Amino acid sequence: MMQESGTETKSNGSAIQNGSGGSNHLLECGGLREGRSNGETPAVDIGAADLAHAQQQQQQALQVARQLLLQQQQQQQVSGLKSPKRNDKQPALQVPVSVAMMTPQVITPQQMQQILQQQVLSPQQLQVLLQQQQALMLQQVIVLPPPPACLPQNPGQQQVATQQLAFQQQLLQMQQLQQQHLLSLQRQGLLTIQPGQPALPLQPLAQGMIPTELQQLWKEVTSAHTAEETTGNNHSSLDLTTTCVSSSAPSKTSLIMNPHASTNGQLSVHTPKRESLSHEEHPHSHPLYGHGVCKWPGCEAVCEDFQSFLKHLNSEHALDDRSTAQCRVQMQVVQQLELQLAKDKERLQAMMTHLHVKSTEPKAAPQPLNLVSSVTLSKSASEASPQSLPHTPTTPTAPLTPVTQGPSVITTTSMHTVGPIRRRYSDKYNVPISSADIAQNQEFYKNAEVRPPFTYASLIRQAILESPEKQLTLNEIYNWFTRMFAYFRRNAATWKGAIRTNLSLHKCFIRVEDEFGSFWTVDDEEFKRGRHIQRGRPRKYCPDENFDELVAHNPSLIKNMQSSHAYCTPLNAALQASMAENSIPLYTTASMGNPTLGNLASAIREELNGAMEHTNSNESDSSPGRSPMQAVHPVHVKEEPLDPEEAEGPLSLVTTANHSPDFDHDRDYEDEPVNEDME
DNA sequence: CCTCGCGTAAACACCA
DNA sequence: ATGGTGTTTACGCGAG
Repeated sequence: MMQESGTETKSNGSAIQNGSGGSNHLLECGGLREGRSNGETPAVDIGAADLAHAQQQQQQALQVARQLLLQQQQQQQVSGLKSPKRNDKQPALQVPVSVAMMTPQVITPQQMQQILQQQVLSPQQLQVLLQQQQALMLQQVIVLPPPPACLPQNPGQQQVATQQLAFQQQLLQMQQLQQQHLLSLQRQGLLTIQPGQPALPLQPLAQGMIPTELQQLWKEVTSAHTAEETTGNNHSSLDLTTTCVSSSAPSKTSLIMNPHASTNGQLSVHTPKRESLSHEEHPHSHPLYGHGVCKWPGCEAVCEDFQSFLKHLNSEHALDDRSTAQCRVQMQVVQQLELQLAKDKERLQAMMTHLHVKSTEPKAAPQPLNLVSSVTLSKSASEASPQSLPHTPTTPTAPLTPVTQGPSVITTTSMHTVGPIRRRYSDKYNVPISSADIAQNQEFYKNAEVRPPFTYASLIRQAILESPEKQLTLNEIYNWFTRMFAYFRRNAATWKGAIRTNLSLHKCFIRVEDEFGSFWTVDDEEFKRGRHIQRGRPRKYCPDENFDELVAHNPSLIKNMQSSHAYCTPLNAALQASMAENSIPLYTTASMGNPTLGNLASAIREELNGAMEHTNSNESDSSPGRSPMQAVHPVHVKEEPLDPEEAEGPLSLVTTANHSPDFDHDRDYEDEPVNEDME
């Protein structure tokens, strides 16, 4: 019964979380490869499994390497350095756009070799490059069809084994080369690591660095020249490889890192993408120039204007040993920051995971929608419609992640305590919750008995808008509530009554009747206004009084049609806007989805005509068959005093203006020009 | 302190 | 008579 409706097929529930937008691209790009290497080699030879495992690690190393190189390129670029043969335009990459955005630049083998030949590589760089090469070879091996290892007589196995042997030999060579390099560096006193230490030596090296140490390091590195030559085993597939594997978090985080997160201008982390954009859009902005000061690490030279800055940049920070060394240091600094960020991200993730596991229903484990910190979550990633979700501090809309008595969800946007504490949107206007809001928390609220931090009106609206035809009966609204929120599976009388109250009270909810009964639609524009139905004079409810007499003396209690044109038009527009807002392409217009709604305008016009004939009619609109159109589509629109902006046109004659004086006390009627108060 | 929005409860009417 | 639906009001609470 509760699960009857099949309209809930939101797919963005968990796809968004964790910023795993790249996972799809991983499928597109490297998924084939990985699927073959991982998924379809069950219990095969250990070598292949190890390769696959090693591949993951190498991919990470690859990423670090790429970032290092990107940083260097970037620094070179902004420093006026020019790689001898560096292409201004990167070769066209056949990668998904989003991936390309995450990895705006890809190091070509030529570039790699150039960088290597520049002899300014740090041991870390060399190491990661070597690892990159290794990873490349791993990729090549893994790309090969997985050998059915359990078959001893497989003719292809021998070939694969030979290749693996050759590969391992190459690996060995590279490791030796790497170690030689590290040893040479050690001899120069630039590196203090154990020869066999596999991890990047950067971390212990760069940890706790202070500016003075950096300065010292600059001095040291400028005198350190190591003539390392790579074997030059370039591979044409490098571009693709490096691009395809780059979808993990560190890259993303580093790319989105706040450029202003610098300490006294010494550190500046820029995403290549952003930078290129800023360069294109703001020709006079420069990452190394700000507030009239050169931001080259350790420089801080005052430059009057941008031109002088450029001169200064070209003269003082030209391509020389000092500059390149400073680039190196800068890279190390950046990498250290990235490591730190990765650590903190990991810690954050663990914290959130831990807190989330405590949800009432472990199976649900609804990932905290926006758990991905605002730092890492790209706003562009399938963000909700902008109009529906102004993520302003004043409107704690979104995840509105409730933290309650039991289960809890945390977002970076807000950490609220909902539970008994009510949360609401802006008092000024309703901020509609987008489908993404609920959808992202859908699993959570479905299983956790947490009161959703949305108002009833918002939820009702959402329910209606989610429905295929943008209309729901009351019972369907009930069902939506119970289906979507575990919280509303209890105390039905309470919240059902609240729903009914809200439906009646809010202007935005329009009851429409047809021959089969009545259903509710929503006027989204009206919803955003957040107004309530304005009743007649404030009436003290006295059960002892004769209600009928009250009705007789309070015509506002009597529903009638009004403001048809002014009302139905925005209604349809609002419905369409709502649908566009909710990205529901299946139902382009309300009239298409719902013939009744499509006829709403004409029906109301007819109704208006009828009403004009009975200007003073005080009969209830519930009386059927007042007009032929009404008989077909008896549309009941809640009465509302005309607002000035809505009262344009001849429709105002529906309401006659003579209301009782005590309306003046009601703020809602200050601007209301008319309100019918007959007899 | 006041106002306002919201949730809740309740009374009541209407209808099937 | 009963239950569902719809309307209206009162009141408390929290936020601004």
